[in-house]
Amino acid sequence: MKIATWNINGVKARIEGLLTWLAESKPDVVCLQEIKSVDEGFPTEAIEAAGYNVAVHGQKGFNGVALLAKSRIEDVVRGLPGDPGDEQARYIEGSVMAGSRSVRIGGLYLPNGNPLGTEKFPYKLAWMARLEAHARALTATEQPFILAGDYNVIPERADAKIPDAWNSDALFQPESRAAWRRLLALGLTDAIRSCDPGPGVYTFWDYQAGAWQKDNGIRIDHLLLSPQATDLLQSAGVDRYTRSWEKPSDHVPVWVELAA
DNA sequence: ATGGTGGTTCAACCA
Repeated sequence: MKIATWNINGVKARIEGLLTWLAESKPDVVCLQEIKSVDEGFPTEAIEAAGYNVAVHGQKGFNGVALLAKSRIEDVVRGLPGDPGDEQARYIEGSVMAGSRSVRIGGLYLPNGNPLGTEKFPYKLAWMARLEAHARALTATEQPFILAGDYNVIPERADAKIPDAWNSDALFQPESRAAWRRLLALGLTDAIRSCDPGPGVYTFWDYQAGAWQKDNGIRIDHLLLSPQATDLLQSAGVDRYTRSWEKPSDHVPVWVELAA
């Protein structure tokens, strides 16, 4: 069973590429971020025609997340628990069947947090604290689960081509990285890191300054697996070839393959 | 590089 995450940076601009990638990569489950669409504007019919069920948590203009799955998507929760006043559409969760077992999938678009010195950075850290609390609650269920998405966190120096260029960026602040490590300390596994520990694995290249041509990338899109999901982990990878497409997203798909 | 590019909505915001 293949589970993928992709920040597509606008579903209207990316629907053709998304359908091409679905046909080629054949994921069973996809977590999409930055759809930048309200629910009614999401291309549900085209994606259903490609063989997927759809659950959307949209927002006008910014943010927005969605789950796609070949199986039914059950018990959908929209919005990250812990702050009913948070209006930003950054989290969607649902259960899918992997063979005979149910897997809980959380798709997330973690706040960017830039620029430092504004209210955006404490919002990011507060959101990460809510994610940690929710991950702890999911762990207690002992159901296999995956938290997949654009974390907007560079975990280690090896996850950036030029790590020092990110020293003043919210994605690489000590507080952001410490919050990431607290997620790992719950017993979650960074699937890409565990399957390919070497440097040079990136998931995002800025549109600006020829970042892709220079391979000036960072690894910020992650799949964190619960202990019960890690037991099923067979492989993980990054579909970097989509970054060379015309009109690409600045992020590329990241995926794991689970047994059964 | 206090710039650079791109998406969405429609002059400004976000990344």
